Amino acid sequence: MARIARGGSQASIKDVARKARVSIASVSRVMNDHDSVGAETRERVLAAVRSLHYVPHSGARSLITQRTNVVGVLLPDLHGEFFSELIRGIDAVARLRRLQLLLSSTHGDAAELAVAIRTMRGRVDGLLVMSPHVDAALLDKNLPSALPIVLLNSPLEDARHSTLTIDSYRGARAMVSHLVGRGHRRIAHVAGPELNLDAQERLRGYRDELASSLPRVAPQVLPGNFSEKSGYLAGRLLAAQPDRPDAVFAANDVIAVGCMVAFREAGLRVPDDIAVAGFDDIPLASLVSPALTTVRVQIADLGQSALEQLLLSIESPTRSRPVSRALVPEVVVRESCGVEKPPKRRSRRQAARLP
Amino acid sequence: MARIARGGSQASIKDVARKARVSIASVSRVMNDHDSVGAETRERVLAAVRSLHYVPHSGARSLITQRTNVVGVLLPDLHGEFFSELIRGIDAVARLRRLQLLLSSTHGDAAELAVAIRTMRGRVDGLLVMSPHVDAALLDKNLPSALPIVLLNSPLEDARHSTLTIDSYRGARAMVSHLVGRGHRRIAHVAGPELNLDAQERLRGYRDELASSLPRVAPQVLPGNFSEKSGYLAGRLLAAQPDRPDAVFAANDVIAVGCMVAFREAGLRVPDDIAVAGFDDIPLASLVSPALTTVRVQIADLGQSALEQLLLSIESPTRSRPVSRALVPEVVVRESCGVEKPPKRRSRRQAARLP
DNA sequence: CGTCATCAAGAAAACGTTTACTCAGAGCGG
DNA sequence: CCGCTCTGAGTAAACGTTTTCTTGATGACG
Repeated sequence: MARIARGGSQASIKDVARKARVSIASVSRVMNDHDSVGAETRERVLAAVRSLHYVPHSGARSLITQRTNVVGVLLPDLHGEFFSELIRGIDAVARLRRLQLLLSSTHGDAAELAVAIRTMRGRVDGLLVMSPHVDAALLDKNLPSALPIVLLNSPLEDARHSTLTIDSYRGARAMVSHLVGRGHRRIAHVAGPELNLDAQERLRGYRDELASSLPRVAPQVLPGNFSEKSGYLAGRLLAAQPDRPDAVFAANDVIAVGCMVAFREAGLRVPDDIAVAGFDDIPLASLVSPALTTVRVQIADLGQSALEQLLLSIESPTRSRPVSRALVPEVVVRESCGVEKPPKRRSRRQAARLP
Repeated sequence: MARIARGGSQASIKDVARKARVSIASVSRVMNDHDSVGAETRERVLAAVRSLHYVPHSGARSLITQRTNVVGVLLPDLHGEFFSELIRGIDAVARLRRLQLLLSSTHGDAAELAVAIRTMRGRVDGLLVMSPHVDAALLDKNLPSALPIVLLNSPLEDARHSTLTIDSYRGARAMVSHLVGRGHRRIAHVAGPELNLDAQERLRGYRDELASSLPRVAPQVLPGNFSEKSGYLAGRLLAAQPDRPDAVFAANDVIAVGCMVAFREAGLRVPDDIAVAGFDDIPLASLVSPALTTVRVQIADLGQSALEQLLLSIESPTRSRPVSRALVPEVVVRESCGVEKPPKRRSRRQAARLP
C-alpha cells in the first residue's frame, strides 16, 4: 500500500501529511487558515508544503465545496473589437471578484453550443452566453437546471433566464433622427448579415425612423455583412449612383470605414459630399479621419453588467428573479457627419499597454 | 442512506443509475460509448439520462482521468488589439483541438501572478504565460513541477521551459535599415515604456542599426509609453524642432498614429515632409491615412504557435525538450514612409489634409 | 477526586466520476 | 457433464480535497 513518490507527478495533500507526520485533515486546516491547529503542527506542515512545492488541487477542492470561482463565457466568435471589448468588460469584474473565466468560442451552430455548455458542467459556477443559437429547448436539455445563466444579446426572451441586450433598434432610430436633424435627406443604409439579430434591429430602426421623420423619402438599403470589404463595395455602388445619397448610415463601424475608403477613392469628400455614420463605437472609430460619427454601444459595460447580474444569481439563487435589461446606446457625434469643428482628439481609453 | 432527490441540485450519475436500475458503472460505460453493454440496458440508461437532463460533471471526471482538456492562459492585461489578436490565435488552435481556455489577467505584480498560477492547479493540462514578472524562482515555487508550460515573450530564458518571443530587436533594425535605404538620414525614435522588454529591444535595435548604417548621425530618442497621447506629445516636440528629423520610427503603431496627428496639426505632410513608421501592424495601421508603414508582428501566429508547442509537451511530456523560438517580424511598407505610388489609392493623400 | 468544558488532532464520509476486478450465466467443444 | 471462454453487469477502489464526528489529553471547578 505504501505509495512510492511517483516520478513526474504532483505532490498531493497526502504527501504533505506523510512528510509532516500529521493527518490530511490537519494539512487542510493549515492551508485554509482554520481554527485550532497548534503552532508547532502548523510549522511542520508549512515546512512540508514548502519542501514539496505543494499546491492544492483546485479541481478536487471545488468538487467538495461545490464552488469553482470560475464563470463560463460562451461566445460565437472572437474576431473583432466587439468581442475583445466585451471580454475586457467581463474581465474587469472577474478580476475584482477574483474569478477566472472559462472561455469557449467553439460554437458555429446549436449542436456545438450544446457541447460547449455540457463540458462546462462542474467546472463553472455560472454561465454567460452570447449566441444566436440559444433557445429554450436547447438550454433545458443541456443545462443542468440549477446553473445560473445570463444571456447576452440573445433572441431568447423567456422569464426563466436573465437577459441583457443592446437596444439596437432605438440606437438606429436615434442615429437616423440625428442625421435628419442635421439636414440630410437622402439617407442610405448598408445593412449587416440578414440572419444577425442586431443587424435586423438596426435595419428596422432605420426604416421606422425614416418613415416617421421623412415619410416622403424612400429608404435605400444595400446588403453587407459587417466586414470592411462589404462596406467598401457598398460605398463604390453608392458613389457611382447618379442620384447619390447625402448620407450613409452603416450597420456597424467597420462597414462605415469601408464606405469611407470607397468614397475617398471616388474623390468624394466626407462629410462635405456625403456624410457617414456607423454603429458600435469601436476604438478605431475615433482614430480614422475624419473621425467617425457612430452609436456608442458601451460594449465593455455590457460585459460588466452581465457578469454582475450573473454573480447576483449565483450568490442568492433563490432570492433573485431573472432580470431583463436593454442598454440604450447613444449617438456620438464626430466629424464624419459634418460637425463644423473637429472635437479635440483624445483617445477614449488607454491604448495598448504592451506592444 | 436513501438519498432524497434534492431540490435545486443537479442529477448525478447515481440518480441516473437508480432511475435506470443499473449500477453507476454501466451508466458510465454508456456515457463513454464503452464496449460490452447490452442494447436493452443502454436504452434504459439513455432514457433516464434524458428524463433527468443529466450532464456529466467534468470536474469529477477529470479528477480521475487526470485530463482536463483546458489550458490556462495568463496575461498581464487585456487592453488593446495586441491581446485580442493573441487570444484569437490561441483560440483558433483551442477550437480545433476541442480545448477550453481558462483565462486570467489578474496579475499586476509577481504576487498576483503566483496566486493565479496556483489556482489553476488541477484545472488545466498546461499553462500559457505571458508576463513581465515571471522568473525561475516564482515558477519553481508555485508551479506543480510536472505541469507543462510555455512562456510568451517573457524575460526568462532558462532551459527548463519552452519560450516563444518576438524578435523586436531584429524587427527594429530591419525598419531602420529600410528607412535609411529610402534615403532618410535624420531618423528619430519615440520609445516605449522604459521597463517594457519589447520597448527596450526596439530601442536597442534602433541604436545599433543607426550606428552601423549611419555612423555619423546621432540618434534622437524621445520618451513615450505606447499610448497615442505620448505619441502626440512627442510629435509636437519634433514638429517644433528647428532641425526637424525627416523620419520618425515609433516604438509601436499607436504612438505612430499619435505622431501623425501632431504632424497634421502642425501642417506637416506625411510622408513628404516627414516619414512615419510604427511597430506591430495592428489592424488600424492599414486604415489610417496615409496608411502606416510598420513592422508586422504576427500576433495571432504567436498565440497559435505557443499553444501548439504547449500541446506537444502535454502529449509527450517526456519526449519533448523545451524549445525556444523567436518570431522574426517583417517590415510592411505602406504610404507613410513615402512609397511613390500608393498601392491603389490616389486620393488618399487628399484625405490626409482633411482634419 | 470526579465531572465537564476545552482544545488539538485523527478517522472517515462525502463530492461525482472511471476503471480494474469480480462474478454469474451462457454457449460449447470434447 | 466438465471445464472453457465469452459477455454483460456489478463492486469497490481511486482521484484530492473538506468537513463532521470522534477521541484523547489537559486542566478548571465544585
